[in-house]
Amino acid sequence: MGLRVYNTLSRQKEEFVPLRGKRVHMFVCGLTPQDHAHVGHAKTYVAFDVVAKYLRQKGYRVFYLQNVTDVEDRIIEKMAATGKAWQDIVQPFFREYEDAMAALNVTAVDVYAWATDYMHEIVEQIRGLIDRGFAYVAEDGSVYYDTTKYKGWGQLSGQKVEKNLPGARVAVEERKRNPADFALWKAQKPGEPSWDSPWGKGRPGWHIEDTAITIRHFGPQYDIHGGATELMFPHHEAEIAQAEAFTGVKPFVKYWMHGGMLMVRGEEMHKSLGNYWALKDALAQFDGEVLRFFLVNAHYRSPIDFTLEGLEEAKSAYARLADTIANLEAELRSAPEPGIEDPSLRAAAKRARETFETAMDDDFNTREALAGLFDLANAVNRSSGKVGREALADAWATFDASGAVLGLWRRPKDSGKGLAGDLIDALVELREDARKRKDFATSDRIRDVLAARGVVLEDTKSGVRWKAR
RNA sequence: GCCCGGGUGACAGAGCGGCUAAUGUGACGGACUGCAGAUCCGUUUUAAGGGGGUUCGACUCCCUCCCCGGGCACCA
Repeated sequence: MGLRVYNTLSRQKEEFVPLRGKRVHMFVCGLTPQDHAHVGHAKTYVAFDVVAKYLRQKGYRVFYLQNVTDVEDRIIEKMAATGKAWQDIVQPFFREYEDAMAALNVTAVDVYAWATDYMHEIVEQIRGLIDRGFAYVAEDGSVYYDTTKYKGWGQLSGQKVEKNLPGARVAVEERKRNPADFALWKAQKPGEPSWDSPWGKGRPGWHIEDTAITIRHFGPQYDIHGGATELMFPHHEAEIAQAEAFTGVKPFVKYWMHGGMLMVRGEEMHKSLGNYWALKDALAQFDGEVLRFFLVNAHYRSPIDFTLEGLEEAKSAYARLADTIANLEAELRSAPEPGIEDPSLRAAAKRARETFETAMDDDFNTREALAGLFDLANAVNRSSGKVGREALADAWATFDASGAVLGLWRRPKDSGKGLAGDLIDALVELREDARKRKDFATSDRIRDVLAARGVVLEDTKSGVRWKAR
């Protein structure tokens, strides 16, 4: 059984067959660094990070490209409000985003493509669309795509132009011939950043940068386009219209993948609703691995409700796996070389590997994959102290391989080395002495003192174990 | 109005036309422990929004109604 991917274009799971053998070209709609990155961004980028990592583990050579929108209405609004240059607004937010992605172990992106580095391609595409009769120039020098000229409009989202309510959320611009038309080029208004074009000074519309970027890197066709569902219409629809009209090659993208929205207490997250979670604030409260686990513990197409209770639950669940693996590593170091073979642990590891692959092959079902790993954790804990090295190593390798894809339990645990580790060890020794004397007042006090500093002691049959945090 | 998703235990959330309907969290009880934690065992747990239909058999497929969420033209 091979990999199957849910394709929004066909509304069903399809066998994954890339256009060029083992080579996979993958593009995901990226950030507009006009404000602090939020937890919704984390959901999308973690999801596609897992997709890229799983494809690579399966032997595909993935080129993962993401755009960065550095010219856009909201950036221009901030320029007016703060008097800053657009670069000075965009750069700090992007650096903050990079830090957050590092904390979340989002590492699969090969190239971040900045829109303003693609002005030549953008202008050429717009020129081509005008030449082919798909776009028109308005009096003020703006250029619009004429959606009535493109017969595939609505194929991705199932929308029918006639039945939509134009202006339901955003006012329709008066220069358009049809309400459905969208801007390819926006004529400069006073004070706005601008670039030269055959139609006068201006800047690109929202949708054109993505096709400019992907056509330069990938050519007229590529394998996977990802993004959150909210971008399906009109943004992705517009990309298809632009690219297929410009290149004449169909389909522009073979597999369209859309991730579910992140909700906050059952509602869409919005600054105006007062439920906005900046990623840096979430990461100040929760470890990056816990947040990543929280996101990966749901299917990427499902919406997730972001709540403190949900995060706390994820923290407990993640600790179960992370602790099991840490204990497994400790046991592996002390386990007898020949050891006792345990067929049941071997079988459990094999089952977890099979479940992992079957689940991930089924449209990247990380939730199901994790269920298999919880089963393995249970088997590991049950066999604790009774199994030899080989079976333990087998279980460990299973966690290691799946963790590489999910991006979890990758962080090296505190090695216990260094001054702090030595001091903790010394305190643990003192406590053991006190316990031997049955001086539990002292031993409990040492435990409390360490606990107050985030060091948890656990008495086990094989001695005292401690862990930070 | 139109286009998409979704409704499963106390909560979160999977799979499957038939098997004890996963997994996690919580709560409670037991084992272990000086106590605690971690872990294990057990209980909560004979959980599928309403109504029709197809089928030998429906949580799963179809229709319909209700409810929730997203999109409808510059939102990851």
